Amino acid sequence: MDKLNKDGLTEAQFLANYNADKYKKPAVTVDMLVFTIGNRSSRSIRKLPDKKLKILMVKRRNHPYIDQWALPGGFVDLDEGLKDAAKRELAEETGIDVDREEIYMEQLYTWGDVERDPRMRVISVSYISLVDSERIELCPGDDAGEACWFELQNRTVSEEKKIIDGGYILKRTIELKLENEDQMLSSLMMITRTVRGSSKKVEKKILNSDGIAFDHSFIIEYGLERLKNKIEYTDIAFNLMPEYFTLTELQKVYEIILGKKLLKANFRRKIEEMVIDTGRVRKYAAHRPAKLYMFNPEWDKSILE
Amino acid sequence: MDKLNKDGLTEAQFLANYNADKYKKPAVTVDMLVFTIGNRSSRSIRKLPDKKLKILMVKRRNHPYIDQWALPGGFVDLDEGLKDAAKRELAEETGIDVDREEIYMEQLYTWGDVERDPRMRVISVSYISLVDSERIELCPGDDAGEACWFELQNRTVSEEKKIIDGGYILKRTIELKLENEDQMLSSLMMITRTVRGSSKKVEKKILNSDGIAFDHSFIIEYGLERLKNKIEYTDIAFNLMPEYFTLTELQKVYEIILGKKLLKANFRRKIEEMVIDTGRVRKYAAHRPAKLYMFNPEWDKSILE
DNA sequence: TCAATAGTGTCTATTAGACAGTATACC
DNA sequence: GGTATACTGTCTAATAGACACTATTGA
Repeated sequence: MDKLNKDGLTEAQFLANYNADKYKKPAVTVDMLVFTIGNRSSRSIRKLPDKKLKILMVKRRNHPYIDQWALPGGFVDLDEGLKDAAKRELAEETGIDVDREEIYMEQLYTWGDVERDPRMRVISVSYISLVDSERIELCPGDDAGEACWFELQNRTVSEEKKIIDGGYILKRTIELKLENEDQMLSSLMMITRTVRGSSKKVEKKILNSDGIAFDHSFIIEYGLERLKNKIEYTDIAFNLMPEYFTLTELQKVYEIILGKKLLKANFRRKIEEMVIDTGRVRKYAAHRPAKLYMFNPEWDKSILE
Repeated sequence: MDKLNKDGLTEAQFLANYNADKYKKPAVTVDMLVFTIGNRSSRSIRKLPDKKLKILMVKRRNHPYIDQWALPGGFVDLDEGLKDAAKRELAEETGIDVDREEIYMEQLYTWGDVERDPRMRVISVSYISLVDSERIELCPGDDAGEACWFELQNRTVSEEKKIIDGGYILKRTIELKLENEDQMLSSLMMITRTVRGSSKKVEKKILNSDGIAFDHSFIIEYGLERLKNKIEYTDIAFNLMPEYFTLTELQKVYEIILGKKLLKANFRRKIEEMVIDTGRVRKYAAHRPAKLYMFNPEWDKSILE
């Protein structure tokens, strides 16, 4: 175990002499996508409240993108793990404590385009979190000016498919809208997918960004896509729910994320094994009370992260 | 558009004065998992060649982990994208040119444990590539000593599930084996999954590593898992195939990655729409010739990366 | 009574799994 | 003919989608 390298050094000697600053390094940040399902004010006493998918954004107080809105996040310290950094930044900027609240968190993607930050080269590792907004109180710290929930919507504005030799080019324009009582942010993105034979290329471009800092609209869009995918075959949706919930409430959450209506009977069949009947009921208003369920921790599919 | 920050600076002034070296930065590397399906020497003239899943490793020529094997990869330059860095390092260390060969490449995960590199804090962005080994010639450059394919196998050695209050703890021990003509590397890992109510935690530990550098056995294991998942619902498997192939060859690839036998009739039904009959046949030996197919570029499911 | 939601039964279409059979090369 | 692989047909089970029906509350 005392091998020498080509300079005749043992490992201990090598490490003692190692100059960590030999090369210039990029900065590393973490960004957090925090999704929740929020209530919209109810239209009638008899109807159930209207629900919306929301995302947490923080107002930038300095250049670049001053006064625009960004995902909570910041620089990674040398002595903290990536996930820990994301938790710390979230706590600093919004007051949300991932560990105390036992909040779901998953790595999303790492963004490393050379020009994504005008200050310097910045590589950003993004994470997704899902929270039950009822349980979370926002109390933005000094670090960021404000932290706010924004109602989130994305839609395909246009799509064009051109057939080329041995494949095709697909151009899709996607509009992202973030909205709350007094703000409305938006972004237009174009995703170009080139398929020729077995080779594929995806290119993304921001055509227009109104109030959303950096390349964060890409990150949000990507996170939405991931959410849409994973809700179909995992139990992540339950992280958006309170401990006890009705099946109709759960179905609403699925519908909002998937962006389409589901049939009640089929939905119930599908999630049957993921929930446990608690025996209790919730009385909303002038209609039949709904049974309250909770997540079934026995339900499981994989050991994957 | 000439907003001032709290110090009274415009964006241009702020950027001109920005000190990118205010904080210490972690180093950022990329690591490449290059998978292929390789031939094993055939046992009999009449039988089809035996196929194996292989991964590309590079021998370390310096501390730390000198003389052990690592994934191809290295430090990211300030002026190159993450994917570009991965391509460059792969080319330098193994001679494989991702762009020229139109090789499939996908971001896997970003590893950022504080202690994962004894030299300094290193964050590593990992990528998966799938190649047809017939088309690839290895010619390792100066950067790394040797680049070699290793036959890859992973198996669950033991599994233990303990029921706890409101959930369970699952401990799984996984053995990873990398083998070629003159080397045999291995690693024992333990994955502990704690589920309590709706909160889940995963912890990974390397119990024993023989010849595999850094935390690369985690990365390999994670990549294998991803491969196994994605082969079921995407077309990635075709990246492991030559342009023309028989359905039996394709099925073998699926079987190797999934680690189980498939029924021929069902397999063919499943991949029917992903392939095109070329009209040509391949004559192997003393049995019925097989039709040659190619990938159908029309087949598609999503626009996701 | 009825508006509004909660909850169930069942038919059908699609997909996945199992298995048995036929076809075709060359030794 | 025999061996080894190529390819097909069909039965069955499981899953997903559609729709119609019944149940229960308080205004």
